[in-house]
Amino acid sequence: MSAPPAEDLIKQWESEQASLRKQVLEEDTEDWQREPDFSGLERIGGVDLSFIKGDDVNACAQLVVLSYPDLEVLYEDSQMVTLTAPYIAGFLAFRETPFLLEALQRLERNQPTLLPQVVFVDGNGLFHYREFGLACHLGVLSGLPCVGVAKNLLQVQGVYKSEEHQSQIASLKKGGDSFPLTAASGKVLGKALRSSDKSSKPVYVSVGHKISLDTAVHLTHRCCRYRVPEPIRQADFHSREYLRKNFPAANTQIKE
DNA sequence: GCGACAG
DNA sequence: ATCTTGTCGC
Repeated sequence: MSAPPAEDLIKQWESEQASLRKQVLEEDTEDWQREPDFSGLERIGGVDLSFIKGDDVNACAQLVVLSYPDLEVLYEDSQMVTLTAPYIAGFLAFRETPFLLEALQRLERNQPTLLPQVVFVDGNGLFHYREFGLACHLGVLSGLPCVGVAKNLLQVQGVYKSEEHQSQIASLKKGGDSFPLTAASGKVLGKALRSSDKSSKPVYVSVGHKISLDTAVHLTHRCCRYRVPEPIRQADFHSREYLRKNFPAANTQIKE
């Protein structure tokens, strides 16, 4: 019946990414980004989507805003949404961005003074097949500075999970240590960061929008109490909590 | 055909 | 993303 991942749709998405890609700002554009201890930075956002096990259509879209540097939750918004686009590596933004944008718009409408000055996104920014991952997409469409943080390495543009890569990871000795993720072209697309002394597995940081890579990496480190930066960790926690509370038995399968 | 595949 | 408890270690 219906054709698989429509080749036409993919082409359309690629062209849309190429177009929006031109609007990404890869440098620091905010005053606080240049201050010693990010003086002037007070609010950081975190977004995420959580799903119920056997359901990849209904999800909880989450936005949280934390204070900086204390990282206390100032705002929290959970909203059930119905996804339309499928998950296809390289096109995650077409599946999630609409709902994350809506959450930011709800906040702007209801409590504009709480709008975050930078948003942490669960996924990549420029570290992407076409240098336009979810963090760039949300950044350009929202106009807000965004940082992409992926928990797993996307093998892209010549960056592989090679033994060389593994040894580089082994060379990260303490929280804050990092090494560049360099494309075949020579451009540094992101950095692998050991986010805390305790976690040996790094996170992959890349520019989303309106922030430089070095600032993004430094800020990410400042936001880590554990491996995953607090804004994303809290967004993940609250969205899962929402699903637990509103869809209890959705977890207990009944076998005959 | 085989491996890759952010969330 | 989600399936899943205990367990070894600091």
